[in-house]
Amino acid sequence: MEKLSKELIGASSTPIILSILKKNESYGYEIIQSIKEISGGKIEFGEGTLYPVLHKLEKKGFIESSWKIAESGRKRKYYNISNEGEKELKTEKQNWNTINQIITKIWKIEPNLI
Amino acid sequence: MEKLSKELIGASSTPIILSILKKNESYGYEIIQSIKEISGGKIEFGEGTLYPVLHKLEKKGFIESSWKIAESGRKRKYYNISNEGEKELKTEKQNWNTINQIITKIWKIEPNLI
DNA sequence: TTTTATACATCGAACTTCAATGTATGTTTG
DNA sequence: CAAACATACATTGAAGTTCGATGTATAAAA
Repeated sequence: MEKLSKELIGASSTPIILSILKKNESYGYEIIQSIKEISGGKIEFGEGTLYPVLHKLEKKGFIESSWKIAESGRKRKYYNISNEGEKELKTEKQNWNTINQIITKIWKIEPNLI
Repeated sequence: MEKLSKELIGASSTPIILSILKKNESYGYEIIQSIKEISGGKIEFGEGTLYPVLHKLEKKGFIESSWKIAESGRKRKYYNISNEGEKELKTEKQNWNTINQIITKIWKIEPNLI
């Protein structure tokens, strides 16, 4: 199974991260593991990809961070979704469904059996 | 209805364009109209967005171009999908379906009624 | 004690979107 | 017939994005 394209990663990263944080607060390293696990290894975010996205989402006010000390004694930056973030997630879900319907429609016009 | 995000446009532009060209050969200006029409006005490519994508796809060998004179007497650059392009379209469809399943799965874990 | 896993961060190259701008020509309208 | 509009291609530059590479630090395991 080859890697998913950069474009697809870009389109899905925000809704995926916000969805994960809507369920539970989490931190960067764990989010990477979660995505890998949920996707059955098909989506793998590098740290250089995820952290800038988290910083962007925080700057936009969709998530909020706080440093905590884990039981292990290790420092972690936990992220929570904000009210703004929940609104954004709804919008992104709608947009995803919209585009999914459109391209599915296009593929129906000219069927291409996969 | 607000505009779809840049990321979603980026993720869908190649499969949409290749799908249109798989059905019929076409040219830049007409592709813009087609996408607008098929999407019910929800996706609007500007010329500054579409032309670079067409040039990129041609450079990669997924589409081929030829100048023709239309009945109107106007010059048009027609694009056709290549065999490589058809292969690429299949791959992109599979990738789209994969990511769609993954994010749908994530949304099912934490349902959010739209 | 060395390696591995965890955990954060930034840098820079390569690429992308897209509004703005430029050129050119056929068609319609006042 | 002149002006406006629609068609048709193209490039530029700003702003943003992905992501491999690299850097720092610490806990756990070998």
